[in-house]
Amino acid sequence: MVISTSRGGSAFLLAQLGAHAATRFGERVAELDLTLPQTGLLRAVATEPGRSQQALAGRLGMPASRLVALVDGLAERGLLERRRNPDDRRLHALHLTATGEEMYGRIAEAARAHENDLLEGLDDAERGVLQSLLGRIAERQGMTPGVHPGYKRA
Amino acid sequence: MVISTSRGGSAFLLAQLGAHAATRFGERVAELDLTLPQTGLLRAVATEPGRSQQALAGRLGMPASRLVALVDGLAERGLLERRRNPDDRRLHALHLTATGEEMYGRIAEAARAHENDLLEGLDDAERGVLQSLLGRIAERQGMTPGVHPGYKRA
DNA sequence: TCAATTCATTACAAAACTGAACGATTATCT
DNA sequence: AGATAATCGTTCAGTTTTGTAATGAATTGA
Repeated sequence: MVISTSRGGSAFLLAQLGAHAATRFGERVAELDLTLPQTGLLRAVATEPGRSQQALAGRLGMPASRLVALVDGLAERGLLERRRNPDDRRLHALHLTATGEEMYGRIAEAARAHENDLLEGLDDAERGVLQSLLGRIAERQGMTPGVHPGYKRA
Repeated sequence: MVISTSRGGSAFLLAQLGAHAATRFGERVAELDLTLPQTGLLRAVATEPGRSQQALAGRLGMPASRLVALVDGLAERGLLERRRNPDDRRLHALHLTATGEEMYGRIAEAARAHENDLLEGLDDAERGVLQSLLGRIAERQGMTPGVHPGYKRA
């Protein structure tokens, strides 16, 4: 019945591998002087520019007070900027700067290298099967695409 | 080339699903009044009884000072106990009590239910394929079987 | 027998997170 | 129009974690 008791079930394996993958990716972006939450924010702003901080906080699942510190750090480094909205001067629309776009390109490259390193040992067909299975689970579990809950912590 | 850009690559999906699985399992053991680190410790003691606290701390990847508080809480509830070793009275060998064994049985049951809930939508053949693929990745990445790094945090 | 090492525990300082409060701006209601 | 309520970003204080170093008991080795 049980295929591999020594390594645990698929659920445990999934959690274990997920934590491992997140840690490894964190090491890669650390070479760009970025933390995991910072990377998640940059990704969110890159895919949906112009959103307010409150909207992003809700989407990333973190309190707005925490997002302020994140934005501060990235804005000081010139990676993203707050733009006042003339229509509603309460909110700050977030956009990537040119430097931020360039940095996002490096992040994407790191993600590709990370993925290739993680899936080493699987051929193309197997990678396709894995992607399909994981995608179906994610959809069934109702997960928000592109948002990593663990990126809430440093 | 890219199969599913909306949900990210397999590595991201893996990290995302892993965090989700860990959170969900945490909710399940919370009904047993257990935190995730406590559950990880109980599992470690159940699979390798009689180890010293220092050995377990190294295995679980947490400082020994942190393990003391964990053991204190579980010992007060009568789930595990410290036994002095006559040969070396410095170290405390950890063992599950009868109550602890019973609790571990409930944890195992929760794990089965959790796994079944997570893999809902996949038939037996697909589950086997997933288990095989994840197991190969875990082995290739040199992961320690049965140890979840994320259980370090509550 | 004395010094050095190991184990468990405690104490302490540093960091992170949360929730509430605050000014500024806008929306709603009469 | 005017007054009140709600929203946005920000700040602040309080609480909770977390890792490092110091302590005491016990063992090992010279």
